[in-house]
Amino acid sequence: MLSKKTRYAIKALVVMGKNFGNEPMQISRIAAEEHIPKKFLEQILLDLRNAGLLYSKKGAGGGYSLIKDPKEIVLAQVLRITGGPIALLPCVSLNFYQRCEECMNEETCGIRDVFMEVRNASLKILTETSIADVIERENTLSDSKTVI
Amino acid sequence: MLSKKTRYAIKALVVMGKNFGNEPMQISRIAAEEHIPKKFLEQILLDLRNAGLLYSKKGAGGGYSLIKDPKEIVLAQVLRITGGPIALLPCVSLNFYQRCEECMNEETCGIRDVFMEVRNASLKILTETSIADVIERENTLSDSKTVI
DNA sequence: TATAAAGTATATAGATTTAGTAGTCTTTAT
DNA sequence: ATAAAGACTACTAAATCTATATACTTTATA
Repeated sequence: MLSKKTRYAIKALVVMGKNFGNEPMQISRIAAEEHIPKKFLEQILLDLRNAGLLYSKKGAGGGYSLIKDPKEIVLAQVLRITGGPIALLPCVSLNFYQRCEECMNEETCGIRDVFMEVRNASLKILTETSIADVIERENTLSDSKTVI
Repeated sequence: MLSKKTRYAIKALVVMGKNFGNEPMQISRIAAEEHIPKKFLEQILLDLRNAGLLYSKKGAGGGYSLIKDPKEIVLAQVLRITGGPIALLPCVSLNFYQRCEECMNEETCGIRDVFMEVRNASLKILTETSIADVIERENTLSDSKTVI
């Protein structure tokens, strides 16, 4: 399961994605709109900023905005920044690899082999889906709900 | 990430799968072979037994064995029994569904839509892969390592 | 039939992680 | 000068996970 941190991060990026091109958004506004604890969101946005995803402006009239086009920000990257694991086993993770202590031979481990496949399948979707795609899906879903 | 509980469960089932058709195996033997804390494994095997995957025999000469053919036991089922989540979001889980508190409209949520896709991809592999398949993969990997 | 081997069941402790809060500092517009 | 806003660090509370402990039941067999 993704942590709340990761979920909040994606939510915030989607909101800022919708706002792309306009004035920066204040943390408090995002927090209120998305029902995210403000202080928690503060930390998360800081991480996203330090990872190069966000531009921030201090002082009165300041706030956050995307530094890149929403099309360029891919979910896999967000998960990695916020520490949300993509792989289901540490021995299969590309960015957070760790050997399984109990495992005798990693190279011939059948379990590992299966979960590498699972990781590849998930990763494919997550690297192909951008914040812009998420917004587009939202629009498509809303439209299909509103029957004309 | 899968919990150790889930990992140990799969490992134990694979060992018992290799032993399928023979005498039941003692917990202590499985624990020793797979480097799993015995008392912890005890609880796990009990869960697998109560879920109908294992046959157990008490008393001297007792132990555990698979109640079904290893081909019939699929990884998705094991994850579910041991509480290992397949979905990355609770609102997308088939067996452990929970509404996302911060979410305003689940039906039009683009994030949810993406992670449903991820779940479907993972689930497909995990319902198509049995304990027997894991064992077979192990053999294939071992063979390809041993160059003749 | 006593004993040891083995599973059953529940409780609990310890460690780790997650989620959230608090407080102080820095920058900037007005 | 002041207020608005982000930056940074520290801390706490709760939840979860991993593991251990203890007591009980069943069964083979000497």
